[in-house]
Amino acid sequence: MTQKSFTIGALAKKAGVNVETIRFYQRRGLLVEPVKPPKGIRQYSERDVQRVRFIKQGQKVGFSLDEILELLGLEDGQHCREAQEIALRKLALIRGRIESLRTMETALSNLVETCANDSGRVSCPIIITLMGTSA
Amino acid sequence: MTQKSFTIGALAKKAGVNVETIRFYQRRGLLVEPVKPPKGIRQYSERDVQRVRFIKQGQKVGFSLDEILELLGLEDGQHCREAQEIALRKLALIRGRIESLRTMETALSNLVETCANDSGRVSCPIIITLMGTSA
DNA sequence: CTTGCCTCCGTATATAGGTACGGTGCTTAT
DNA sequence: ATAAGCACCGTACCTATATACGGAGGCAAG
Ligand SMILES: [Zn+2]
Ligand SMILES: [Zn+2]
Ligand SMILES: [Zn+2]
Ligand SMILES: [Zn+2]
Repeated sequence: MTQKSFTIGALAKKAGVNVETIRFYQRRGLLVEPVKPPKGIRQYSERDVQRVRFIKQGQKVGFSLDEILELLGLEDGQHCREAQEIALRKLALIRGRIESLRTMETALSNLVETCANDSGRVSCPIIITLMGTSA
Repeated sequence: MTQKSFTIGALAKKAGVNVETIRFYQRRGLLVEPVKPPKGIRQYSERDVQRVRFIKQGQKVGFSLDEILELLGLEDGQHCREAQEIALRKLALIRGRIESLRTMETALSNLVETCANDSGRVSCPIIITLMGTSA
């Protein structure tokens, strides 16, 4: 088998992250720090590259590092139910965030619209609205 | 005029925030720290309550404290164009966030769906997908 | 007169996800 | 042989928005 091994710098480059990020992931338990041979340098493998990619992929779909840590525990792929649970939990959270952002969007675009339409006013409605005592 | 003045604790209570939050806003320049009379206690007024409410209102529609600081500079309500600019900038940002969350939502719900439908598989597609080298 | 609440002040801690720095020491290229 | 460039290590710093802590001092009620 191609047991290619390389240094932390090469791992970082292959995975497209900063060296410090690798070390940070190790501290967070997302990556295992390879044993350091006496008087030597730690060696990394393609497994590690894959693992970093897993982490980055996970972040892209909205998982936090803690959640990714959970998912990494299911790495053998034999725990469909658990993986699905985590994903569904996250999906709910993301949908919640979208909801709340949409509320903001509506409120804000109403403000902008009022401001734009009411050009005969004395004071800017955006400011006035924010000033309003209605909590 | 009703020049009611009160202490920081009362201000915090009226505005519905923590005392520490008031002090934090002062450090951030969002609230002016009243002059402390020698041997006395700082006094706050309804203006301060209103200002804290302004801040909280602003946060609700998605402004950051820095942006709220900008808006507070327009407090006289005579700078419609500037206020609108800030609001539109923010609106764009919020819409961007919604977009990116929606991308996540799609990706994640595809993962969940694949996982749920493909019940004859050996390994969980969620894990497999995250494992995939496709960055 | 003591207890307890309040202000005031500086500083530390928290989350999330890293990035940066300073110093030591090895290995490789010139 | 020396200098560049990594590896290693611990620690500090960053954004954003607060919250918490510790201690000094004042004022009012019991
Ligand atoms: Zn299982
Ligand atoms: Zn306006
Ligand atoms: Zn103006
Ligand atoms: Zn599955």
